[in-house]
Amino acid sequence: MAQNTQRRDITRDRIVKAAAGLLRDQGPAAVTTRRVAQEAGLQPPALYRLFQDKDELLDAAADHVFAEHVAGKQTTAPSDDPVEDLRAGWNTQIGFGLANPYVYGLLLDPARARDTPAQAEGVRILAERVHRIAAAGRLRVSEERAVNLIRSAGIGTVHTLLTLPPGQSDPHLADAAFDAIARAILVDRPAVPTQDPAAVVAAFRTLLPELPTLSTAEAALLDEWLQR
Amino acid sequence: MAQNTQRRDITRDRIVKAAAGLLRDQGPAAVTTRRVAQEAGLQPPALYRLFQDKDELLDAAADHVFAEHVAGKQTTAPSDDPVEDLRAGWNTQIGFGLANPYVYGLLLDPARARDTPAQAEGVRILAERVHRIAAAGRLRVSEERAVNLIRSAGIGTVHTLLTLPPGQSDPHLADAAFDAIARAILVDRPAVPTQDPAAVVAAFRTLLPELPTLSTAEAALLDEWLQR
DNA sequence: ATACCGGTGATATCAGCGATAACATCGCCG
DNA sequence: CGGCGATGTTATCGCTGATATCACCGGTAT
Repeated sequence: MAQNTQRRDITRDRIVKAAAGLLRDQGPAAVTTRRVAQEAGLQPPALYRLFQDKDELLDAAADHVFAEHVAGKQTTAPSDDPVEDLRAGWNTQIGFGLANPYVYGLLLDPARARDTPAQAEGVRILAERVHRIAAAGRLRVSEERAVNLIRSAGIGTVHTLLTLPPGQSDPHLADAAFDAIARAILVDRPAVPTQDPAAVVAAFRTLLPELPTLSTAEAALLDEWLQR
Repeated sequence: MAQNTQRRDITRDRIVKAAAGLLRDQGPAAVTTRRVAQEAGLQPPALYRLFQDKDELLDAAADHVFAEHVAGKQTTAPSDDPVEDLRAGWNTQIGFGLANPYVYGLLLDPARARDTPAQAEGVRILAERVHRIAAAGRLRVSEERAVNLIRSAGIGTVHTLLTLPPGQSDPHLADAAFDAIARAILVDRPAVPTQDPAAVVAAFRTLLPELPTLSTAEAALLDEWLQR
């Protein structure tokens, strides 16, 4: 009996890995019952002994890819600065999304809103990090809202970076988004210096076209400089 | 010839409306070539005379639904407070996402990242609103970054609200997200006065030597310009 | 007026998909 | 050893998107 479940789990794992490989490399459309079965070395109907339907298989595959990523996050020990830990987690999360667009696309689909184990684990890790910040007395909003804001911002940022990367993508958008969220959920102490040079530059750049003393060519060149 | 194109557009519109209705009410899975053709009163292969493939039809359907929403946004005249206009646009956008989860799910898919006309128009409206804020001297970051941040936050917020609405959803999450973004992209007050461009130029010029992104030669040239 | 012809639509059909039923086989447990 | 549930295979279904081929209709040129 114990050997039965073991065998069952082994073939199930083989199937999931085959499906995960197809999903990661070629997208969800490539994950067909026939191809997965071929890569796993059995006939298509056998999949239905282990999974209710193809959606369950696809969820398991996406969860498998995501789980490997989540496992890597746990290893990094918490530092003495909980906010820096949060930022580190943010960056790895953004990196995962950009590196695995297909998997992220699956997790993005609202119709496919199952909370798989790895996803729940990821949320748990995030909640724990937020809790440590709250324990340090540096949280301005409820932990629940902070978690929701961070998740929303992360998903939206990854989506934006994945969507418009022909070249006009903002390489520091992820940092800017994190700073925005941090400013919103943290108490002001270590925030940004109030005298923000960026604000002055932005204001200057806005009124640039209206300056009478500059030719349009000069203004255009200047605008290009300031875009940096 | 003109009548030909007219006729073509009429049947195309009929097909798109049928597909949009199915998409809005029953989701993308219900949008099959056979059902759309039946509702539009023709045979499935006829669709391929007007659309390259089913993806193009689905895009047109989603765009049709989204276009109706965008059309409603344009009618509202701009008020005297550009930030309030931005907030109003934010709220309608969130509302659309929550009211049309299927369409939003399609627009969410990174693999389906075509920028349809209605979507481009929506971005244009947002960019215009951001520009008015910038013109009022209340923007702290570049207009491009502000637009990207707002779009990211909106998408992420809608996704979060759509994903975890069993009852633990935060009804004020959308407001909190907007406040976070507003705090991040707006100056605390209309700090830099619009009335006095000279003051802005002066402030900018003072700050010029410390800008890291400009070479000393560029800064010198710029300084010379600004001396006028 | 008539013959033509590009564009619109219908018919028939294809390959691939997810899924199920019915049959074969393997391996444990009594 | 005999039985029986679990595992896997074969055959097949209905549905999907898509294409080739033919019929027709209306404007154009002769």
